[in-house]
Amino acid sequence: MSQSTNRQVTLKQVAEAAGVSLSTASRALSGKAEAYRISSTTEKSVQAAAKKLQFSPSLLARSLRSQRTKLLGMVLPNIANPFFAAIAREIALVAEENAFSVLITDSQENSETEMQLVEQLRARQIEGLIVCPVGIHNQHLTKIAKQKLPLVLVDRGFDHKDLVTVTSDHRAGARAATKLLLESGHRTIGILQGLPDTLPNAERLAGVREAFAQQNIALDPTWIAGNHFDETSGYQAAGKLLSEHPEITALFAFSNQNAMGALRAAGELGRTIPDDLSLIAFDDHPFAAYLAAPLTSVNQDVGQLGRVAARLLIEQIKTGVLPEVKQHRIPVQLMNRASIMKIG
Amino acid sequence: MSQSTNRQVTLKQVAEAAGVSLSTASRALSGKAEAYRISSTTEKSVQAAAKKLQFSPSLLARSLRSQRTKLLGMVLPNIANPFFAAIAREIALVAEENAFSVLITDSQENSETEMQLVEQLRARQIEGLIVCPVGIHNQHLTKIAKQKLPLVLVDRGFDHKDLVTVTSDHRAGARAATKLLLESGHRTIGILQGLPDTLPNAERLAGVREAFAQQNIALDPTWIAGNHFDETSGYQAAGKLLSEHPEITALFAFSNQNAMGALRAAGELGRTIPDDLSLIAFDDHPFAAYLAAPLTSVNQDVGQLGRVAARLLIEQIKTGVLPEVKQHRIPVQLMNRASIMKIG
DNA sequence: TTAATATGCACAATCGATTGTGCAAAGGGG
DNA sequence: CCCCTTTGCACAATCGATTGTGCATATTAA
Repeated sequence: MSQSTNRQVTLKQVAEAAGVSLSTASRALSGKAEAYRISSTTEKSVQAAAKKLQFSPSLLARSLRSQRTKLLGMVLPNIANPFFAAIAREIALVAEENAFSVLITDSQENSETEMQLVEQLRARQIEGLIVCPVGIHNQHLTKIAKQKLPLVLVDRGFDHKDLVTVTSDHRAGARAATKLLLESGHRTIGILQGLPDTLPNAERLAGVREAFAQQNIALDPTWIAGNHFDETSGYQAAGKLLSEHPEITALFAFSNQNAMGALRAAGELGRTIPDDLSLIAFDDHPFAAYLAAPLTSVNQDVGQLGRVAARLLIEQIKTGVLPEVKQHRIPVQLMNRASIMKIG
Repeated sequence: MSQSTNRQVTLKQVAEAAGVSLSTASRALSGKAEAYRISSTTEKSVQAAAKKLQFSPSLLARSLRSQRTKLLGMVLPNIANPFFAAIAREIALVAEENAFSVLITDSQENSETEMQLVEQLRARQIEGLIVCPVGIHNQHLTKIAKQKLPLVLVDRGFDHKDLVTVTSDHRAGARAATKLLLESGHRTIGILQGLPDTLPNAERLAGVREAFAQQNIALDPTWIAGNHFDETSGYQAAGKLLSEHPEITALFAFSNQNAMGALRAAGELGRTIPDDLSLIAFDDHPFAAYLAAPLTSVNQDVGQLGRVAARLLIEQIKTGVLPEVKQHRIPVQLMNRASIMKIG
C-alpha cells in the first residue's frame, strides 16, 4: 500500500480522524493538553491519528500565525570559498541545534547584490541575519539594525560601534606575520593586499605598519599592491611588485587566494619558494602543508568565527536585546611551516 | 526622520493610505490592475503609497495562500568541502536567477541526519529538493519522489532508474586515470577508495577494473583499501597499503581528501612524490597545481554539475513533469600535471 | 436538592496575503 | 428618457495553523 498522495496532510484532517475540533487537535499535538484541560484519552487519540496520517504541520502557516519563522538569513561574498564555506557550515550546524533553518545566499562580492539579497531575505520574514559584508557600503546594514532585526557581521566588519561584529584579530595576525618576516632578516617586503577600504584590509595594513614601527624600519608605500582578495589580484600584484622591486625578498599575501596568485606569478618569474622568495599568507588552507614549500600562514579560527556569530545571533533573537559586547575578536594563530627563509 | 518601526508594513496599511480596499491594493501592486479593471489613477496612487511606506509583501502569507513558497531545499554531506560548496554556489546562483531561495543544510555525512533534514525541509513546504546523498540509504528519497516532490540527486546517485540524477562520469574518469598509470609502466597500484557501497565508489572501482582488463593485467583485491572519502581514510589506507605492499609504485586516491591523507602518509614513510611514489587523485583542487609535486587529477566539472542539477529541478517545478532523461553524466577531465613518474 | 466549581471541548478571530463574485455608478444605444 | 452594458471597486472566502473565550456537562460542597 504505497501512498502517493501529493497533497499535504493538514491538521484539519487529523482533527476529523480523531473526531475533535481543530483547536483541540492543535493543543493535543503541541503539548498544551494539560494547560487547556484536554483529557489524556483525547490527547492520545489525536496523537495516534496524527501518527497514522503522518501529519507534519505546515511551518508556513505556523510561522504566519506565530510571527516566528525560525528562519535565519545569511549573505556571503562567495559560498565556494573554503573560508566562507567553513563559516557557513558552523552557522548551519548551530542553527540546526536551535531548530533554525538557514537561507544561504551569495553576493558574488558585489555590494549591490548584497543589498538586494538582504531585502529579499527580509521579505521572507527571517528572524535574524548574518552577513559577511563585501565591505564597501553599510547603510543597508545599519538600517537593518535600526529596524531591530537581529544582525551579526562576520569576518569583514565596519568601524561602527553599534553593529554586532565577529572578526579575527586581523591586526595582531598581520603584526605577528610581519614581525616573523622582519626577524628572519627581510627588509624589503611586498604586501599583497585585498579589497582596499575594507576593515580587515585596513587592520591588516595597520598591523604591518605596527610591526615595522616596532623595529624602527621604514615601510615604503610602493611595496603595497593589490585590489582584491582573489587569485587574480594576488597574481597581478605579485607580478608588479617583483618586477618593479627586484630587491623584494618576501611577500605577505592578505588571503590564501592572493597567495595562490603569488605562487603562480613567482613560478612564472622563475623564483622558487623559499630559496628565492619568502611567502607568508593570511588564511590557512587544508593543502597548505603539502605545497612545494609548506606555506607559513596566519590561521583564522573559522570554526570559532562561525560558532560565536551564530550564538550571538540566536541569543539576540531569544532575548530580544543586543549583546553588551558588540565587537568580538577571535584570536588567530601563526602556523610556522617552511615558506620563509632566514637571510642577512 | 529615521523610521525605526519594528513592525512590518502590511498591505492593509497601504490600502488604507491609498484609500482603497485590500483586494484593490493587492491587484494594483501585482500587475493585475488591467485584468480587474482598476483605473490607472487608482493603480498609481496605490503604488505611490506602497513606495512611501516601503511596503514589502510578506512572502510567508503569499506562500500560504498561493501554495508556492519559491523555496528550494538542499542537503549536502559537508558544506565546508570545497567540492560541495562549489556545487552549492552554482545552485544558489541559478536559483536566485529564477527567484528561488535555497535552504542549505549539512548532513555531516550521516544518513540518519540526512533523513531528518529532508523531513524538516518538507515541513517548510519547499518546492524542490536537491540532495548530495550520503549514499547508503535511499528509501527516504524514493519516497519523496513518489510523493511528487521534485527531486534531483547530485554527485552520488543510486542505481535507481526513476530518480533524476546528475553525476560525473566516475567510471570514465577512473578508467582514464588508471590507464594513465598503467601506460606509465605501473603494475602494482594501490587504490584508496571512498565510502564502499556508494555508486561513485562502485563506478570508480569499475573504471579501474576496466582499465586493468583492457591491458590484460590482473588487479589484486588486496591493493584496495579505505572506507571513506575523508582525509583520515586516505591516510590510514595509504599507510596500510604501503607497508603491506612495499612493491606498490603508484596510488590512486578516490577523492582529494583521500589524496591529502596519502600525502601525509607518504611523507611519514619517507616516500617522496613522484620519485618514490606516483599519485593520482579524483577531484581537482585549486591548490593542486602548487603542491610539492603538482597533482595529476581527474577534474570534475562542479560548475556544470550544479547548474545542470539546478536547471533540471527548476524545470521540473515549472512544468510539473519529470525530465525525459533521468540520468545525467557530466564529463570529467584528466589534468596531467607532475605527480606521476614513468617507470619500467 | 441546589448552588458553586471543575472539567472538557468547540467556536471564532487572527496572521497577511490572493482571488472569485457581486454591486453600484457611469456611459451608450434606441 | 429608459434600459443595457461597461467600468471600477469592495466583500468575503481561503491557505493552515494558534489561541482567547464561552458553553455545556460532571463533580463537589453545603
